[in-house]
Order: sequence, then structure tokens, then C-alpha cells
Amino acid sequence: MQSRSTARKEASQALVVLEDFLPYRLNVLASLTSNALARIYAERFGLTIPGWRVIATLGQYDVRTARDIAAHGVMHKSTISRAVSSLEQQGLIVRHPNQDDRREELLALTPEGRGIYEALAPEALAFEERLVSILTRAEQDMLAGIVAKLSGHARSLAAEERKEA
Amino acid sequence: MQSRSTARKEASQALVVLEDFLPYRLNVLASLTSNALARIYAERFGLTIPGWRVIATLGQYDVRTARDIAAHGVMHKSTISRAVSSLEQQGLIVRHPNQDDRREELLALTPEGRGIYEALAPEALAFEERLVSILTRAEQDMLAGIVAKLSGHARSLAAEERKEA
DNA sequence: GCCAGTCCGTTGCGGCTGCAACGCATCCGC
DNA sequence: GCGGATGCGTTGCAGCCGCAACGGACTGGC
Repeated sequence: MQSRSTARKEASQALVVLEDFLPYRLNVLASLTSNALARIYAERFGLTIPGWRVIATLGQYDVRTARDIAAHGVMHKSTISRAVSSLEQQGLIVRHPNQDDRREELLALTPEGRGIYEALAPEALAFEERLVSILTRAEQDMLAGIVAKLSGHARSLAAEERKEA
Repeated sequence: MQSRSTARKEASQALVVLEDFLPYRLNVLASLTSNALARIYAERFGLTIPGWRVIATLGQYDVRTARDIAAHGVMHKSTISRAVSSLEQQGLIVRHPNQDDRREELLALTPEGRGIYEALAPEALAFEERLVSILTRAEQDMLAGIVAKLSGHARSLAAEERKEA
């Protein structure tokens, strides 16, 4: 990160300028977008973020286990477990034990669940579209690549640290 | 966002590919970096993320009120309030009422607090450095600009929505 | 001056989250 | 095939967060 100079330094020694610190800025940006989206999920569809993620994953892959969904994102299996039972109660998904391996349960959308998915997906895409609309197409592509690179790298850094500990 | 094609589509209709959905990816990336950093704060310095942010802000600006710190980031005033009392108990910051306006309290680092700031700041910067080291310098600059643009835009989108509601 | 409105920071509460322990099922080496 | 190791999903627990209500402090219009 360059350009550590945008903020006025009033302190004797500003060693880190928070506004220029990438992890901080990523978090701010992520929570801004997340909150705005969560608002849509909650107000119009009564969904939580984990709930939406489960539905989105099932909408995309038809049938998955809870474990797949957890591994797919960065969510704990307990989070998934609770989201799944809530969605089941709402009649949006069904689960039936895998007969080949009865430890795991296969999850799928009900027609109602798919209905919500089909209503919600365009809204989510529209939001994304509005969000990136201030970027040029080149910047959008650039961003996608950079985020992918960073995520991969962050994952391996985290793995390293976990090994050390 | 382009390139909606990296994931195999197994479902009948994959309306949203979660892996390519920007808000989702931003969140994943942000939590990866956040978790790795939180580990450093916690293990070596006994700090929480809000705690670190308060210290970083005070390290940068010397003296601020809780409200300033909250506005500065995307943190609730209750979060700040709790972080502040915890840090005070640990002897890392002091607060004294503003005599001109006794509703607010001015916060500042103690010598111990500044010591932690000075020890932690280089670690945080080193982490950031490791993180962005897979990017070219051009990409790093690009990213900084894009994140700034997106954050500003997201903020105004959120403000719009809040006005509508 | 006074009272309503606003602002700062605190706190009780409800909900969510991650962790760790658990029950149950499967797998593997003998 | 038996017993320990591993894996899937659930749940109790403790901590954290945001919300909303509050107390104390200021401000502005009358």
C-alpha cells in the first residue's frame, strides 16, 4: 500500500494511518456492503446473511451437505447448522439423510425456497451492479482479479500461522 | 463484475454464482485478513479488534473523543464505550472530561498504551506488507484507489437507503 | 431564565457467533 | 469383525454486538 499521506498527522508519531491500512479499509468496505445487503435480505425476505448464503449455495448447486456449504464459504459448521434448522422451519429447504452415509444430510431447496432464491438473486445482482457502477469496466475486472489473488494469499498466510501455533 | 464462469454450474439455474459475487468475496477476504490480524492482537497483546482500533486512532491523533473514534470507523458508540472502559482498566488509556463540554470525554494513550501502539504498529504494517506482496506495485496502487472509490460509493448508497426507509 | 430538543456516553437486553464437547456413524488396521 | 480414530452435525456456553432507552449536559427559541 502506497500513499500513506492522505491524512493529516496531528500526533507526534503516527506509525499507522488507519485510513490507509488495507485490512482496516477492507473491513469497512465489507461491512458497508454487507449491511446494505443484509437490509434487503431481512426486510423483504426475512433472511439472515447465513440464511441467504445457504439458499444461494443450494440455488447454485441443487443439493449439498452442510459441510460443503461451510467449506465453500468462511462459515462455521455451527452457523450453518442453525441457519439450516431455521430455514427448514420456514419451509424453504428440506433435508434427508444420505442413505450411503448416514452421518451427513443432503439439503435442497423447496419450491418456496427456490421462489425466494429466484426473487432475491436479481436484487442481489442489481445491488452489486449499482455498487460497481462507479468503476470503469477495466477497474471492475482488475478488482476481481486482485481480490481473487489476495484471498488465495490470505488463505495460505492463515494456514501458515495455524501451523506455527 | 465480469467473468461469471469460473464455477461449474451443476444446478438447473444458477442465477448468482456466489464465488463471483463481489459483496460475498469482499466479506470473505475481509474476514480472512481480520481473523489473522485479530490473532496477533489477541495472542501477543491481549487486545480485541475494537481495542486495537481505539489505540490506533489515539496513536495517530493523540487526543480524541469516543464519538470521533466511532465516526472515524464503522463502529457503534456502544462498542467504543466498552472497548474504552476495558482499555482504561488495563491502564492503556486515560480519559478526562472536557471542561468546555462535560458531556464528552477526551481520550489519550498512557505511556503503556503508547508502548503497545509502538510495538503493534510495525507488526500490523508487516502483516499488510506480507498480504499485498503478491500484488505488483501497480496493482497495489490500483487497489487502494478502487477500494476508496467503492467505500465512498457504498457509503452514499447506504445513506440513500436509510433516507428511503 | 426556562423548557423542549438534541447530543454524549452508558447499559440492559436479545440475538448471533465461535468454541468445545458430544452423539452418532463410518472407516481402517489388526 | 472389533476397537480406536476420524468425520458429520448439534448444542450448551460464554463473549460480543447492535439496538434502544436512559441519565446527565448543552442549546436555542420564547
